[in-house]
Amino acid sequence: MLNYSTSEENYIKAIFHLQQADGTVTTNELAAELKTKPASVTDMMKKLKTKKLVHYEAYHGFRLTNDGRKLALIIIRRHRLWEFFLAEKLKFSWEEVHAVAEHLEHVSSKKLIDKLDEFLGFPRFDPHGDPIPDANGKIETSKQVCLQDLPLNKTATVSHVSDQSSEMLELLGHKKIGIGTRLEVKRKFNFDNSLEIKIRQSKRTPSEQAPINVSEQLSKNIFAKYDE
Amino acid sequence: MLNYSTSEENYIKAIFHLQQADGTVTTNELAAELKTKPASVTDMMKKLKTKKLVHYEAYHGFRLTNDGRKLALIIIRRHRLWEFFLAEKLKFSWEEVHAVAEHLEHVSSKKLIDKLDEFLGFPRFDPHGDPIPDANGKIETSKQVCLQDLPLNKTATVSHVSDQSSEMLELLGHKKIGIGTRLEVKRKFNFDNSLEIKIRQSKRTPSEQAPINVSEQLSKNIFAKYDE
DNA sequence: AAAATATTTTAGGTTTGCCTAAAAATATTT
DNA sequence: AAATATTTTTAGGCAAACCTAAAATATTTT
Repeated sequence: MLNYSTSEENYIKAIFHLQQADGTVTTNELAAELKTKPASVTDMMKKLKTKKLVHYEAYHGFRLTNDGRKLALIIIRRHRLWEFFLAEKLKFSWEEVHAVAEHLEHVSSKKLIDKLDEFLGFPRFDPHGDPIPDANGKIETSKQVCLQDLPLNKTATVSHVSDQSSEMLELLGHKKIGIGTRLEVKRKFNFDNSLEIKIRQSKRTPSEQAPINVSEQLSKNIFAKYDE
Repeated sequence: MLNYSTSEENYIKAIFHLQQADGTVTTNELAAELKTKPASVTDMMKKLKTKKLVHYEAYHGFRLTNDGRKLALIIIRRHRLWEFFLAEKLKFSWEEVHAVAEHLEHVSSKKLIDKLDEFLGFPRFDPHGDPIPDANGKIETSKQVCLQDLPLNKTATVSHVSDQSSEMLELLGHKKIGIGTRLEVKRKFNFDNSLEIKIRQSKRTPSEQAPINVSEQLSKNIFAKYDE
């Protein structure tokens, strides 16, 4: 397998994430995501096209080829395994792991990553609740749904939080919501799209929980998966 | 603390190692060590001089400043801790750790390295027997001596092997010599400078060991420290 | 559908780190 | 100490990855 620069890898990863939502990705979107300028994106897209990692026609956006997708999954696998390592073994906090993993993910030894995976006991989710692709690039797909989209009275488990500002974490901490929290949406108020949710303690609950109110802004940043 | 490029870090590390032996380092030496061209070395020396990491006057070689030395020790610390991690936790073999650590050493989070150090139990030597600088840059100095220079009948512990070609490792394996082996030089033959050594089993030895012959070439690549 | 606006690409420039070839400085021989 | 050889530096270029400003294309509004 060929070797790619840190920059190329960052582009591939960003396109992967953006096209989850969009289908095809635009120059401006990608420039914003990578905090770079549109002209730089165009430069790189030409390069990635000659390397057959993206489909790209001038003025018509781009999406990953099969090879591009494979590469993205390799990088995401590295990133999430390092995040797991940092949190689990080195006791980094949830918020700290991402920045360090951004650097570690570009060390490209396959053997390193596979041995790390084994050392960690083949974890299936990173500390943010995102699934870790396996050595063949297979990734758990059970789709996450934003709290806004959960049907009423269906219990689900919080699996992802997009915004990770300290303000957000403060609020989540206060409401006692985190990755793995099981909850149900009880009511939805159309006036401001706020939700009333109930947290389901995993162990038997000593006292019944009071319902919690979640604003639209907050709910849009919390994702959950349906329980089986 | 400032941030340095991978290239700058590699130069600093190489100068550190070369000046252990030489005192001051020359352009050609460094170019050979880094597999680059003398002209590139001159370019970089100018840059490192403006960053106050090396003392450098055109045509007169260079050596690290205090800041350069500090930086070198940080990089060596990273490198050796990762080597220890790879060997001890991920079960990489002795020969494999170096190449991977060459990449990991450039991830520059101080917190990462200090937490890794703690996770590993503050190891004092890497898998090659080289000492690991502590978080303050202190490094064990108890000087290593090449087998040729060991006095007769003084037991010492093998602490370093310079050449790590597969041929060398094959020979060492055969003679059952490795890092940590305790031994004594019994005789020295002036004709070809070969040595007759005796290996001291650490546990009680079932049968007395036969003395082993070591050629001059081999002995020059094996370093040991006197036992206390 | 033409005009106005927004997006994307091109053209040309910068920095980093490398290169080759030629010039300058130093070291070694004779 | 002059001639020769070696080492080091300078000069000028190249590729990667970024940038700004201007031109080309697409989209939206009127």
